[in-house]
Amino acid sequence: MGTARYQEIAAALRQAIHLGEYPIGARLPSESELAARWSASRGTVRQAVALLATEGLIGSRQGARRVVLRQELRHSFADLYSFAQWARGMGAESTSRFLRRQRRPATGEEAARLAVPEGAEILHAARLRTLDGEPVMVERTAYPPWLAQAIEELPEDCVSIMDSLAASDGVLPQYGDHLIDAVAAGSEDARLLGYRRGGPLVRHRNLTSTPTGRPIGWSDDRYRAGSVSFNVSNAQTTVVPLVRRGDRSRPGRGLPRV
Amino acid sequence: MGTARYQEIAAALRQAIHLGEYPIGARLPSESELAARWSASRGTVRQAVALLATEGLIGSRQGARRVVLRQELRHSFADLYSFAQWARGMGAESTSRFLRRQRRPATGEEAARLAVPEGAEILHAARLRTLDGEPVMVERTAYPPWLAQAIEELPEDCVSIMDSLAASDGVLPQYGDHLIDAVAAGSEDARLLGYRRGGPLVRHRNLTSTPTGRPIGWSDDRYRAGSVSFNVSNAQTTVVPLVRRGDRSRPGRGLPRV
DNA sequence: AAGTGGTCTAGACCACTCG
DNA sequence: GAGTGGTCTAGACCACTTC
Repeated sequence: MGTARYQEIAAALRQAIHLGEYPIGARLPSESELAARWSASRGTVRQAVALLATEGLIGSRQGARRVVLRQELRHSFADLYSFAQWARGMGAESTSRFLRRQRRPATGEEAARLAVPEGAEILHAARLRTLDGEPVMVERTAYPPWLAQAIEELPEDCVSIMDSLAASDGVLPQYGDHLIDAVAAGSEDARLLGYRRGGPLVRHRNLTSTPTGRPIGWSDDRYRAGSVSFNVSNAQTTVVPLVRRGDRSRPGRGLPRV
Repeated sequence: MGTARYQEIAAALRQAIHLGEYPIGARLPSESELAARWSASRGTVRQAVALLATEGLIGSRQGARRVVLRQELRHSFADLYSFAQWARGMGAESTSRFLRRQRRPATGEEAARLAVPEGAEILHAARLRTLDGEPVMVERTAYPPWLAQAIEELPEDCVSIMDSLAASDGVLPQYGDHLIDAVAAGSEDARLLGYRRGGPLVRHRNLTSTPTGRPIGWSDDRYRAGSVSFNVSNAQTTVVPLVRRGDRSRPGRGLPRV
């Protein structure tokens, strides 16, 4: 399977920005120039630059050339699926150990997140995870009934549950929904992480789903403060004008039911 | 500035999903069916559904119809530009008070973020912000020299600096780059927030830029734990700009690579 | 085998920026 | 006024899912 044309163009632009060929604040070539240079249509070029825009590397406004906003590359968001992959990406050694695996009725929140009836028997697992020998994260995950047995059969030191599920069960994580905040370390957190009780932890709650939208797991990951940070870029698509102007309605178009 | 066709379609689909017409797990109509229903081309329909995909509402795989992943609407990340706007969106009353406004040389990090020479005179401001009368956030911001005077002239209880800059100086925030983690409350944080010293705070560091990519401010916002959480969705095929980074260099040296 | 989304083309008109 | 991005159309072929 070959790489799509727009992805090639995006990769080349990304690289050029990263190497400083287009420094921060510089303007990119116009769409038509890129199209000519790559022998591609304007639509394909637009797919490429849209990719860079969602990565926060470039910004655009109607009528002006695109500008470079950042020049550093960022790891793919796919790393968020897996602590183990993230560790590998940093070149660190990671380990993992199950602390508990218990079947019990789903709480209201777990049932809602996993799309199972309230009280259905889910599998609750807790793991301690280390980076280069240091304990940095406690993970507590609720798995839906259809995955319980597969999780129970994993070895105690399984490094990547997601990789194992993908390899042996064909379960692929494709979608993620993330909630990030801070909490005080509880007594178990503190004991496991060798941390001060009541001290700050980064909490990352995450619902992972398959390509068909079926929930795989709802987890609560807690990191020692300082060991991790989350990064998000955004652009305001519609710039609020200083002087509002009247809308021009578009006559003659119905509003079909969707 | 009329609404684009694809945005109308996206809004209708969003609404239908929110109202449960397409529950979680349901499959959307095909692109060709939507195109026929809306008398639009397939390309326009694809723009609409791409919008919903980046919002995390729907997912897609080649060969299969799109599926609904979530049904709750979510505030846009544009709210991240402004504490005041975020408060309004929640229906809460917010106030703000300047604690300090001082000109001083930029530190290395401030200079790098604001794209000014190291040691250039920036304006450093601290504010305490409340929600429905409760102090919930301490904000410390570095503003570039070209904005220093405008900030100094603002009243002490100015609720939204971003709104003021937009109205009186034509400075519009369009791009944001956000770093989210947790820290322990320092003595000033604790005193201002009426909080336990050393207790967990959500830290939101944020670089805001104009449409031309010019930095407006680099701020460090600290919230009481429990008062705020950050929410992001992603799909593996679509690159979304959220990245988890490790901070592997413990002792204080150098700038964080971004 | 039919249906569907992913990719790509080659046009078109408009709104906006910039010199 | 020329250049540029935003939006839209009407085709096309392919890879993949579904039945």
